[in-house]
Amino acid sequence: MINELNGITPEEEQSIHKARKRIIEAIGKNMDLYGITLSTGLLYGLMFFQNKPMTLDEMGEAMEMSKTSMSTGIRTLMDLNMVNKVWEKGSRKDQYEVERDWHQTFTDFFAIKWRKAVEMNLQALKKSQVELRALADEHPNEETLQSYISLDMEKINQAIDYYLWLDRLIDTLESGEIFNLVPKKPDKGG
Amino acid sequence: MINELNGITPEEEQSIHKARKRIIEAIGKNMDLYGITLSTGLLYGLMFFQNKPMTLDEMGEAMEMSKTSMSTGIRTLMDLNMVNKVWEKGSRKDQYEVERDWHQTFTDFFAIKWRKAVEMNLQALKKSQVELRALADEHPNEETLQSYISLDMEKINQAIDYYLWLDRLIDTLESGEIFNLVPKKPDKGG
DNA sequence: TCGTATGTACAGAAAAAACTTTACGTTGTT
DNA sequence: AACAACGTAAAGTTTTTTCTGTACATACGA
Repeated sequence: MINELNGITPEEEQSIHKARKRIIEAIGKNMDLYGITLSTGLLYGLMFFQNKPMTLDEMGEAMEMSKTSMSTGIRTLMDLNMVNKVWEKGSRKDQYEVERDWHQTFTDFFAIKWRKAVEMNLQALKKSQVELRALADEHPNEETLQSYISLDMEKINQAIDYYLWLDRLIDTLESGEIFNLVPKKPDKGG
Repeated sequence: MINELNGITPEEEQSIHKARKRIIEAIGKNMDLYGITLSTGLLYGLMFFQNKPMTLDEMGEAMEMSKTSMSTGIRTLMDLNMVNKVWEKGSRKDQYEVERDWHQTFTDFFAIKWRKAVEMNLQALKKSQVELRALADEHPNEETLQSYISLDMEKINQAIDYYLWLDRLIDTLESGEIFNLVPKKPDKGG
């Protein structure tokens, strides 16, 4: 573990370290909700408590892992806008720091991952919808076929409605409108 | 693949199968957002197009997988309220069907998984917060220690604020209040 | 009460993912 | 222009996860 805690007693350092570790492990573990592996989650936790940007070498040393792993971990985190690359003058090494605005991180996650899923699913649903509609039109008098298709179509329509709603929810998150609906600071009083 | 499509031509059956398959694969793949494996996602997709509850044996045959795998997959889906067990009279076998209300499925996911993460993280944050506060109180005159602690405390406080917000957002989802804020049916007109 | 069907725990096999080492292309410095 | 440092691609290893087969506990029916 890289140690930037100087000028305090070992016991004090140990106490701080312990307090941090508890948080790092909790956060790291729960980042699987973001599709992030435990190791990368712990890396994120490490960076969270860092007071200045880190290089890949520093991360590797602190995590006791290879620089390559740090590189891939950082890329994962960057793809989710959870860490940012910082341009430090005079250093050839890339420097990274965590995005401190977690509300933003949360909404970005939806804007990135969930949006993509919604789009993919909507596309598949609509394409199949068109195909089934065409199939139904080709055989208007085949009762059995018509009933099968209409069962599937109803399911597809329900799914599309849901994804359109989800798309609007993601709009609300991405635009920040959500913070008008659910304020960052709780409403006072009753 | 279990075939409940009778009374239509093989070509028609093939067309329906193709339309379904596209959707099943899209949905199955994107269910990793729910922490669900591709296989289990495909199982879910299969059940989605089923018009009656399925038994584990039927699933195994349709998926060409062992019944044991179906059992574990179904349990995962049940834990997320994505499928329900149905009590069919006269059959000794358990029967399952997908939850058709996907809005509910979505909000349940947050109420189950995200809520748990929020609680775990808040607990860790608060416990460390207390510890650090105590440490600071023990050594009021150690300037270096105080500055270290106050840096950590600020990060912790920000994190707590975020999780409290997220907790309220999850409240909004779990209670269904979200559907007043972001209606299921889009607002008409401009 | 016994027998049989059913779901799942458990152990092992197969597949997938994570991690490391090595090698290489790129970039910035001398 | 040559060199050195850096980040990452690629290949191989280790670890983890998923999947299967077997065994077992439970519950229902005869």
